[in-house]
Amino acid sequence: MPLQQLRECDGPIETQLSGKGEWIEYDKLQLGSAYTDKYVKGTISVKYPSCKLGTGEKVFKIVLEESSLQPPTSNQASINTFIFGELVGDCENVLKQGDTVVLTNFQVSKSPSAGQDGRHAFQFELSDETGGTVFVCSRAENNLAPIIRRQKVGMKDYTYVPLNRIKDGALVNVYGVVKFFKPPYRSKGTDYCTTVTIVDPSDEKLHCVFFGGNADQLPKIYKVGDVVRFHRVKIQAFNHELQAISAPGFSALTFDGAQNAPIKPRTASKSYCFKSTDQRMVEELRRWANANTSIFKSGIKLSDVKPAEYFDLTCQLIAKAPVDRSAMMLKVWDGTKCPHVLKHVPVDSKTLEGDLGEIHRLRQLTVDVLVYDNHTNVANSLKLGTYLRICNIHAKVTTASTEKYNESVDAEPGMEFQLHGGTSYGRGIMVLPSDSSDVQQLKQSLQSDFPSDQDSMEDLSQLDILNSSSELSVPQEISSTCVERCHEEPATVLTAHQHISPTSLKEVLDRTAPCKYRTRAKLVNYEPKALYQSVKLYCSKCHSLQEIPDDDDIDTLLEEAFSADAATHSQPHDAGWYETTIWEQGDPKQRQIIVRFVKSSRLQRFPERSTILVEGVSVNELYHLSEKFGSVILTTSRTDHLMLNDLSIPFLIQDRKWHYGCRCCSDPQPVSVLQPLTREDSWKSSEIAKVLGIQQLRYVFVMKFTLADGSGTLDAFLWDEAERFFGISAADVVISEVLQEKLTRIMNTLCPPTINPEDFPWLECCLKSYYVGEGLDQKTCYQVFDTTVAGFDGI
DNA sequence: GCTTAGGATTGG
Repeated sequence: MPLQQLRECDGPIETQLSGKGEWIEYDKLQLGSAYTDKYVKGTISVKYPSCKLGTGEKVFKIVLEESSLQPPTSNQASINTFIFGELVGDCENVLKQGDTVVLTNFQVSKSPSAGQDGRHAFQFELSDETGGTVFVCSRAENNLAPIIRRQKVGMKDYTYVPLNRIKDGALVNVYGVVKFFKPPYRSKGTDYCTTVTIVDPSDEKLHCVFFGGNADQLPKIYKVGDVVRFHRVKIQAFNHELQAISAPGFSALTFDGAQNAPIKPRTASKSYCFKSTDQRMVEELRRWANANTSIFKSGIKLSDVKPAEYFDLTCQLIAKAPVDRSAMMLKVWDGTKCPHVLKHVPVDSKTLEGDLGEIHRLRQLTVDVLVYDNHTNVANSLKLGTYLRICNIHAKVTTASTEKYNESVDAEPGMEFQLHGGTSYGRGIMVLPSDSSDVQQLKQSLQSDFPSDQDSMEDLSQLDILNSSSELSVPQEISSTCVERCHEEPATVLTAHQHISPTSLKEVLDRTAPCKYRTRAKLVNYEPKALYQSVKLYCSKCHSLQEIPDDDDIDTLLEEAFSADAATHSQPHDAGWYETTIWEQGDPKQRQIIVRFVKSSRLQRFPERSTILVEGVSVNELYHLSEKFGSVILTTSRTDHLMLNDLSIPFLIQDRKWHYGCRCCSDPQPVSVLQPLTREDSWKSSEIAKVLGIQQLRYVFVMKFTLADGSGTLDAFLWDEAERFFGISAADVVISEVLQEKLTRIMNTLCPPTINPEDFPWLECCLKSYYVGEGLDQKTCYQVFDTTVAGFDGI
């Protein structure tokens, strides 16, 4: 109970604290004493923003004045108080200036800042690890005697009944480990329903039936072994057994059952109470369940499915189609290959939902799951690309004699995946959020089959070395399938090598790298689909590639930087080469923006072209400032020198372009090194970066094209010549909606969002092949070069 | 308006 709120209705503080020990005044404190049987009181006079220590632990500082109930008895009436760890989260939101607090189980140490701040020679330190507790009552309102006002309801203590002590008719709170569950499904009444069986170390189990107006209100259980906490379940007898049903006010928390997973509750409740005792309970249940192997089912991948078994599959949805009135086909994959002969489910291509390029590309790895009856409704509402857990799939053996779908009789018995109707055995389809641990694992498995952009970059960084020596190949005979369709106007054209005859993709695939070819193919798929993800930041020194930081992330980093600054910085002052101004920013938190105007002869004539150094700004303010001022450099004064921030934040915004530095290859210098530049007329970003010791990151396009020409399919990267290919600068497209639209139009032309391959235009492309990796891991990659889109000039 | 489901031996 690390943070507790005292209530008006419960009487005076002193009475409420009986049993917490004896009150001790600030001037009676001694170093080295154990304060487990004493409490101190105080009114919060100053509250600082919380910040993180180097260890990642949070710390929160407040200053306490000896409570107004007792007049100060010495000049040491003001004392610094530091709250550490988990307790910070609770306290920083609830505690306010003026609140009266009582601390128990605190530690007393020497205050290193007593000489400067004139406060008490000692300070309080509290952590819930050592049992530190903060009792809070809010500010007295115009009363000499403090009124202890109730601030927030729901801070009461919950008791949890072990499952072997549950009695018929009781309304209880319970903890348990999931032994069996049905994914929430629509009941025949008005509600969604789920049934859950939980067990606990008392070796008893409890069957639970829960109803909720929507599936979200039901416990977010993803698998057997999850730890759950249920509040307000009613116990009743059914079939000579006790069962729990959801009572009014029912709420559930669910935790991943893995012992090393973060203890992060999944819940629909907007507010819930979770204390260190809860933390310990979850840890204990995890330990117990993990030692008790009978609780866990091991996850099964497609590669280890055995004929005739029933299993739960964690997968991604690639395509779907209705089969008949009672069945739907879901095409899914989990990154592994099922070794059995699978019956192909024929569907009408008109009603098939899915990207044909993707379906084709993944054809070796996807499986068709037939879902029946009640599951077709759920299947219908699923979005493509969603991560799913399909529970209790039947790997049904189809014998050789089954001449289904008029297929020729196959000597080898095959398999068909079916999800039978009903909810028996927990049958059902669950959508898993992409941040769940199982989806994180799944994504890794999916990516290992198809390299992520990060992997591609490792490939790409070797490009120049690998293929510089190869000459264009001798033209190969082009496949007839291609020749027949080559009369249309291509959507891309070559910028050189037009005299070379095209090679079929099959030929390209068959020949050894490195080599260069002219090809004619269709773009059946490309990645990333979200075009803003196709621009990345590239370091030409270490060849690393990274995403452009998100505005929200930058905002958080700026806020953290500001909090850290606020705790330490001294009064800003002018320097010879800049003038300092402080802007007070009111909402939502009191904040100071420090702006340093760099002096130059141009300052007076062109304020909009001048350079400013800023600190304490938000992302929004940065956008505004960068529209007014030519160059905005982000600084921090946490140390004695004015420095740049962490390089996850742009170091410079110039002409609306955000410039980033490489965290590995930069050696940031104090900002004062810019002083000599004030003599120069204009400040180029490259010059600023060089002087500041920053290895600048370059905006680049990185895309993967899946090309097909009827003879074969291959993936080719488009990157270092991508700007020429599109006729668009990667740095400009980030800040220009017009260019973003142009890029979208180009991609929609090259790879139309339709499923009819006849509508796809032909692309004339130069391709280079090259090797990546070593030994057995060596593979061939392809890159587009000397090619540009046709007919998009001036759009 | 106050039910619904109540783990379960499992087709197409």
